[in-house]
Formats: sequence, C-alpha cells, structure tokens
Amino acid sequence: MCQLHQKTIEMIVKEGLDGFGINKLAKAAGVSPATIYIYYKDREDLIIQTTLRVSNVMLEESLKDFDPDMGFEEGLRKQWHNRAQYFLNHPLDVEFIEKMRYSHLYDKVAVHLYTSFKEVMGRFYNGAVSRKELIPLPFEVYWAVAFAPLYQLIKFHTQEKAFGHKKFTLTEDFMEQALQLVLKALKP
Amino acid sequence: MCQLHQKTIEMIVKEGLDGFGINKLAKAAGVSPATIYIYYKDREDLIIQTTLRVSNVMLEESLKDFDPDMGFEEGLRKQWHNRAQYFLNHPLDVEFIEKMRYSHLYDKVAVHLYTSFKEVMGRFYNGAVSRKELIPLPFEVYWAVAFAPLYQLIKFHTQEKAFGHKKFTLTEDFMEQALQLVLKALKP
DNA sequence: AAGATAAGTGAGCGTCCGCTTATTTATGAA
DNA sequence: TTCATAAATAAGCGGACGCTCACTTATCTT
Repeated sequence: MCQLHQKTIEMIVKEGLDGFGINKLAKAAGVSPATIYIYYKDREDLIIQTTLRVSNVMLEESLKDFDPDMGFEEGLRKQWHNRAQYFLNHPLDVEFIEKMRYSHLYDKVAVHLYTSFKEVMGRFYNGAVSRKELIPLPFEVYWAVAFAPLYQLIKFHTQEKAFGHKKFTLTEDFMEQALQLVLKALKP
Repeated sequence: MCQLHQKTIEMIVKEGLDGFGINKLAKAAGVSPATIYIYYKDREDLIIQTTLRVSNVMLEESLKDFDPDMGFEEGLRKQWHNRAQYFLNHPLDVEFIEKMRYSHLYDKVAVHLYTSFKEVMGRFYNGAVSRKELIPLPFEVYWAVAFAPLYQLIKFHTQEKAFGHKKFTLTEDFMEQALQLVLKALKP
C-alpha cells in the first residue's frame, strides 16, 4: 500500500527513527497495525524497503539522459543538472535519504545499491581521462572535487538556518558559477 | 561523570538514536539509571549536551593556530590540515556528530553553535577577497568549493565500503592534490 | 451460488523503556 | 564523633511499543 510508503517517509523525517513507531504509522495511514505486517516482515524491513525504494528512484533520476560516453563538460553539467533537479523537486525524499544515510541501518541498505551506478560513473571518468578532457586523478579525489561542492550548495539551499545573514537560494546562476570553478580545477 | 559522556557516544554510534536507551546506558556505564538523572534532566538533555560538548571541541580544534588575517593559501591549507587532523584522530566523535547532524534533535543543538566560528570564517573570506587572493563569489559558493571536497575525501576515508574496488586511504599526498585543485579554482 | 483464497482488522499480549521514589552510602564541617 | 548534605542506588511504576491472533470482509474461480 502506497500510503504506507509516503507516511513512513513523512514521519521519519519529522520525528526521527526514534519516535517512529508502527502504531503511530498505522494510525496516520488509517490502517490497522496488523495490515503493515502483511507487506513488511517487521519494523526494520519496512524502513529498509522504504529507503531502498526512494534511493533507487534517486539514482535513476540522476542518470536520466546521461550517457557515460558523453564529453566531460557536457556530461558533468548534465549530472549536476539531474541531481539538482531531483534534490530540489523531492526535498522530503532527500531529507529522508540523508537521515537514513547516517543511521545504523544504512549498511543493510547500501548492499543493494550503487552497483550499476558505480559502473556508469567509472566509465564516464575513464573516457574523460583518456580523451584528455580531465586531469588524471585518483577517482576519489576527482569525485570529491567534481560533486561535493554541488551537494554542499544543495545542503545550503535546503537548510532552514542560513550560514550567513540571509537564507541561501540555489539559482541556475550560482550553479553555473560553481560548475565553472569545478571545471577550471579539473580540466587539463 | 565522564564515563557517561563516552558511553553515550559509543552507543549512539553503534546502535543509533533508536536503540539507545537510558537503562542500557546505565548498565554499560556501570551506574544506576537514577544516577544519570542527577546530571541530566532527561534523555533528550543527555543527548543534546553530549552533542554540544563534542561539537564545541571540534570547532575549537578546527581553528587551532588559525588567524583570519592569514594569507588565503596559507589559511586554507591550515584549515584543511586542522579539520583532517581532527577527523582522522577522532573518528568516533565525528561519526557521532554526523549521526546527530541528521537527526531531528539537531535544531536544538545548532542554536548554541557556530556564532564565533561564522564570524572568523567571514573575516577570513573578506580579507582574502579584498587582497585579491580569492575570486569574489557568493559566500556559499566559495564555501562549497573550498571545503566540501575535503569533507568528501574524509568521508571516503572513513567509509567501510569502498566506492571503487579497493578501500580509500586519505594520505597527505591526496590531500595536497585536492587542495591544489581547489586553489586553482578559487584563485584569480 | 458455493467455496477457496487473499486482504484487512480490532483487541490486546508480553516486554521494554523512561523516569521516580524511598533508601542507603560517602563526604566533610564543627 | 556528630550530623547535615551530597552522591548514588535498587526496585519498580505507568505507559508505550512491536507484534500477533482470531476473526471478518472482499475478490476470484468454477
């Protein structure tokens, strides 16, 4: 039942993993506690399956219209765009994933993720290096410089509390500005 | 009692906010549950105070030997160094802070943090711009490019699961390499 | 229409949790 | 030594929690 999926996300975001309970969820979704156990083995299974579902959508979205054999600048821009789109359009799901990423249950989720994603990303990276569009770097260094700034900007955007005096809003301009800096750093 | 502080961190890292309970903590610390309530108002107060204590140490460490009027490259390198030192020397505390950062209790912690830190960082940023050592940028864009890659590298280092085929270890070399890329991006 | 299966439920079980209370033990000033 | 205060405790209350069970209702097959 899809109601359960959505309510689970909402409640965990709002109240945290502690404070999230089966009885509360059942009441919020308008079903009997017993109904939940038709679809999920137990509380942990419910949380893990929900996390998996959301994460998979996110990964799919971030690869939309992306081809690992694209040129480096074009490919990187596409990925920044896709990620930003998803993050800005699904703030609740993103907050949910982040909460889960730092929970002790995440290990049990991570096993089932990223396999094809990693492959595609590796291929894109290798292609760019071999075409001399990207400085040869340890993959992790490349990744950190190429994507971490984007995630940080999105975090600033999402955050209630501003770091500086006023609330930060992520515009196309700011994104392009940051992307240019990253390209400047990574291009030979 | 300092035993409580440490055990709280250990248990929350290991079992998460759910699964962390007063009775368990008391048993692990070898005291009576009632003793905990001599020092802390309730469960939430215990968690918040513990988080505050750890966070404050982290912020202090990251400003060690740092002067906001330093030259840009020297100052940025010092900050990268301080953060890396702290993160690599206190992996448990870092994991604890990250868990807490994404919990629903973090709002109640954040209020008491960052005030002087933000001021120092702002001063450093303004000085560097006015000396033309740093491209003028929105503060958030600067921050994202300047520090997010470091945090990402540390995350790779800390992570059990490797992104690629083999476990990533953050060396001085990798850090310097990444720092050079960031400087290349940010310098006029 | 009859029977079989799936989907869903309300009530509540046993357990564990946060927290309190009545009491004991350690500390220290006179 | 006396006695007030602080520090710590063991035992356990009330309530919420995860989960189950006996049962009803909806759906499908022939």
